Amino acid sequence: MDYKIKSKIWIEAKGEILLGEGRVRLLKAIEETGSLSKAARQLNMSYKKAWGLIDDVNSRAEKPVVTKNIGGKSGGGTVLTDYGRSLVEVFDEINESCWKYLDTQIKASDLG
Amino acid sequence: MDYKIKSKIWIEAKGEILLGEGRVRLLKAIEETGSLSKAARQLNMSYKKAWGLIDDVNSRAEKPVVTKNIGGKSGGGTVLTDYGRSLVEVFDEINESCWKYLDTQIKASDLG
DNA sequence: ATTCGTTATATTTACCTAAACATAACGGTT
DNA sequence: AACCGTTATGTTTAGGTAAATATAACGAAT
Repeated sequence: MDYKIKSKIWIEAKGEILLGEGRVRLLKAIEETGSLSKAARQLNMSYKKAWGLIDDVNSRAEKPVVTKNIGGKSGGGTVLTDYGRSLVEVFDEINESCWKYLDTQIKASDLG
Repeated sequence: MDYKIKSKIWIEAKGEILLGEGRVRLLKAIEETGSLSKAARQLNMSYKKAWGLIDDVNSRAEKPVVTKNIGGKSGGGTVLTDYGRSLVEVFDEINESCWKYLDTQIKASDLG
């Protein structure tokens, strides 16, 4: 049999999405580039969309996930907080462990 | 903390989706009603959409998931095969166990 | 042959969301 | 004061997907 089991996970706060795959990718790009606009370009995403996502994440999380700076020599920038980094890390860990878990489950089933 | 972790799982065959939440709901409604059109109505779904989903599932699965009858006294009907029922059962079991697993994972993390 | 509720399929319409475009505000540097 | 790349936000356009509509085919029963 070559059935495969797939999954998507996300974290909710107050019933609204806080963090999913796409937002995590964006946060990682921000960490890499130090800029929201650069991160958006890197992911082929419009700045407006990226901004909306990050604004959402930041306002929904219990503590700030990124800190932003407007203006200045380099125009400004956006960087992850320690808390933001820990969120990304936890998400990745749980996500990967979920995949592995599901693999064992389908192998143990009739379909495996 | 009241972060909650959510998930969706699906089964793929040859890289294409075979079975997800919506298709499973539809299969259950078919089992209950004995008819694709009745199942669609019950789920507030257009017949066309329901037909497309089931056609997809049936053609992608290794063995038939439903059997259809056109015409006849009652106009015909659609019923699940034993294989179809086992698919639904496995999906539900793995899905529920996945939720439980994720709960333990987030509780064990920094966010729990 | 007619009827009836079903499966099967094409076509057109409506909608909603994402993309594109435009513009303002910011503030260190020069 | 002018500049620059960034953050911030509104408005318009486009595209893709779901919904609505329409119609044909089927076959047992009457």
